[in-house]
Amino acid sequence: MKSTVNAKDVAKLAGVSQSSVSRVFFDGAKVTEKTRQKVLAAAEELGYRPNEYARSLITNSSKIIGLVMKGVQNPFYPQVLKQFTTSFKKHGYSVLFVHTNNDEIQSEDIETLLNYNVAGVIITDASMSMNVAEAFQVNHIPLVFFNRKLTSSHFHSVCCNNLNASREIAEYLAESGTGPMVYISGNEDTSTSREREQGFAEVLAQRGIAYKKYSSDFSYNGGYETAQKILSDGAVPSAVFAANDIMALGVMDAFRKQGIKIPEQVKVIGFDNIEMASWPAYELTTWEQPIEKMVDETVNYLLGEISEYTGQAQAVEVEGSFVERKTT
Amino acid sequence: MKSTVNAKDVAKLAGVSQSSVSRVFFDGAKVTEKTRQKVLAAAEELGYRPNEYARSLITNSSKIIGLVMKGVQNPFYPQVLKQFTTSFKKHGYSVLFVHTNNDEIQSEDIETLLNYNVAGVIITDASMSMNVAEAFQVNHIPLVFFNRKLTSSHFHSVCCNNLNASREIAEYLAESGTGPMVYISGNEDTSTSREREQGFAEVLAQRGIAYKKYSSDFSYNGGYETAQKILSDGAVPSAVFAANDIMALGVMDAFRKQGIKIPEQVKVIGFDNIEMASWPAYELTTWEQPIEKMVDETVNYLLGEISEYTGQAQAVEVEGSFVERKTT
DNA sequence: TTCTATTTTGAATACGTATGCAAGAAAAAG
DNA sequence: CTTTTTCTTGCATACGTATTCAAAATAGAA
Repeated sequence: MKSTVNAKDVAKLAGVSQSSVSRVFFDGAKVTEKTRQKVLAAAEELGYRPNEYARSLITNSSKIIGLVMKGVQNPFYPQVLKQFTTSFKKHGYSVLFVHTNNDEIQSEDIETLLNYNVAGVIITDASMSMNVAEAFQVNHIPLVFFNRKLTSSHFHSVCCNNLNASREIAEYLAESGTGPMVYISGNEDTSTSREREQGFAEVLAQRGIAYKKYSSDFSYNGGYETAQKILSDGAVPSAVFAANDIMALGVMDAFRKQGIKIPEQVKVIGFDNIEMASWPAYELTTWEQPIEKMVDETVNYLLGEISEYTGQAQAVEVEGSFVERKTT
Repeated sequence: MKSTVNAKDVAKLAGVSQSSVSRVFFDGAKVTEKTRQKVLAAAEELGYRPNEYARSLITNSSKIIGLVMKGVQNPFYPQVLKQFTTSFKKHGYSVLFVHTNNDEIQSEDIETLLNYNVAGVIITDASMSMNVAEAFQVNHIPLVFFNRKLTSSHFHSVCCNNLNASREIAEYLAESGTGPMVYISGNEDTSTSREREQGFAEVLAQRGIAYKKYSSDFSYNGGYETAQKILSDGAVPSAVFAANDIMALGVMDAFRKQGIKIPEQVKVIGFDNIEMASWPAYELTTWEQPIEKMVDETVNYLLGEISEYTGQAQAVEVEGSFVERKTT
């Protein structure tokens, strides 16, 4: 016995046609103020609410944004999720949350998004094969890679300016020491990981400073274990730049466990500026990703493409900022 | 130009009726193996996918679960979110994520859930006024409070057995010391906070041990500031029991900043067993909430009520377990 | 007031699917 | 082979809304 009060019921009570009821609840349709009042009164009395499914069926569009996410362990992403949902809510859109375990999005998940004919898709963290991404293009569903880029850049992406960021980080480190350094990458196939290394490497090469690269996985444990490996490999580096904060925290804990002083013996820098980076236990120097700006950029692009599909794609880069704390 | 291949197209290609196509894709309908193959082949060729909105419209039901969440800052909840989405995915349901800022859920958010005629609703963290909750009952939409209880228990809830847990914690602490202790509550109006205090207080009273209660807000900063207040109030307590882990971490950092040794001078215990509790920087003794069991319990209840609505509500309690680390 | 231009309304239809019903096909029984 | 029973299929309809088109109402001009 679901409450099944529909537009026709309201129409009858208000003494108008179903069409008029529809027009009252559809933004951008013309109705006299008088009928609007009558309809709203009747709707209120009956507790009427337009059926979203009937709407989507007839308009062949939806008010749902698909948000695909992998790394909920990394506090950066819940933050992103929160921003997106609140921002989209303001614009009348709801968020269908899709969690994927694998790096590459499952076709099963894509099916879901297509079944619901989502108005737009955001992919954070995870990656996606070309032909799958094309399925969205074919259906004119706008798609944004958030904090990731696909190698072939036929797709829209919104990232922090990783190159600039890692250059600045390298220059900052180079000023206070020239000993060999370490870069800890996340999963190697991610654009963020590559770009952050690239800028870092560039500057260090210019300055004639050596660095060694360790491969990890963007997780706390990954950082922790990598730090252990660094130590067992030989001398303590002058600085460690981890591709994200949560790895940096792992690195710090591992170093400290061995009695190594930060920043006296080794400087540590992360990336993201997650909340925990500011905790007294860590006070991590890092690079702040401007989540709000990135989210705004993404939302605006999606809303634009939703209202009029152009298919134009661009790699948007937002500037972040250096946050100096006590690990450097 | 959305790909608008529908059941009729498939039917034509397969040489059957639209009804047969529908039957093939509708679980529980009878079709000959021969026609099933014909239909599947045609569907594959055309890239057919049933329109979820048309389905929901005709069946007056949906495959969407509404998940309402407030505290994405607390790592416990992203974990919960992940478990729910993966579990529901297995059962063919998708998750509509709703983020609410206020403690009490906005009627605006409820509207969203009702508009999408969600199959079920899960409310974590946040609270909800009675008459709003009743809106779901009226519409026969099953509702679960996860890790929360409403005072009037006409509603289903799934929690960890907070009373037993806090009793055990109190007994554990009582065995190794009888000095005055501290309980740090989260937001006072939450059932979790109250229950955890209740069990704790009960046992300490039996043993004749005093404790003082501080009121906080389930956040890291809240824990940090409360610890500062504790210190400025006088002597260091023999133990601090924080109503969740993230506050406990804040407490630890604040104590350490003042040079207070944990556990030598003061023991600290949290609740939840979030990932960070096991990090070497903290090694927090805590109580593990069995997320998986709690999620399973919730999912099973919801699926049951979805297939056949009974409206029966119950306060389900799942047993957790003590996790001893190095802060006690 | 009368005629024209404009705006608002209602009737009818379409969206893509599930399902009751009757007819047809197949299987089982005789 | 005929009759009865069971299964499968197709036809037609309904779900609740947006939208086209013509009719009606209103506003504006003369």
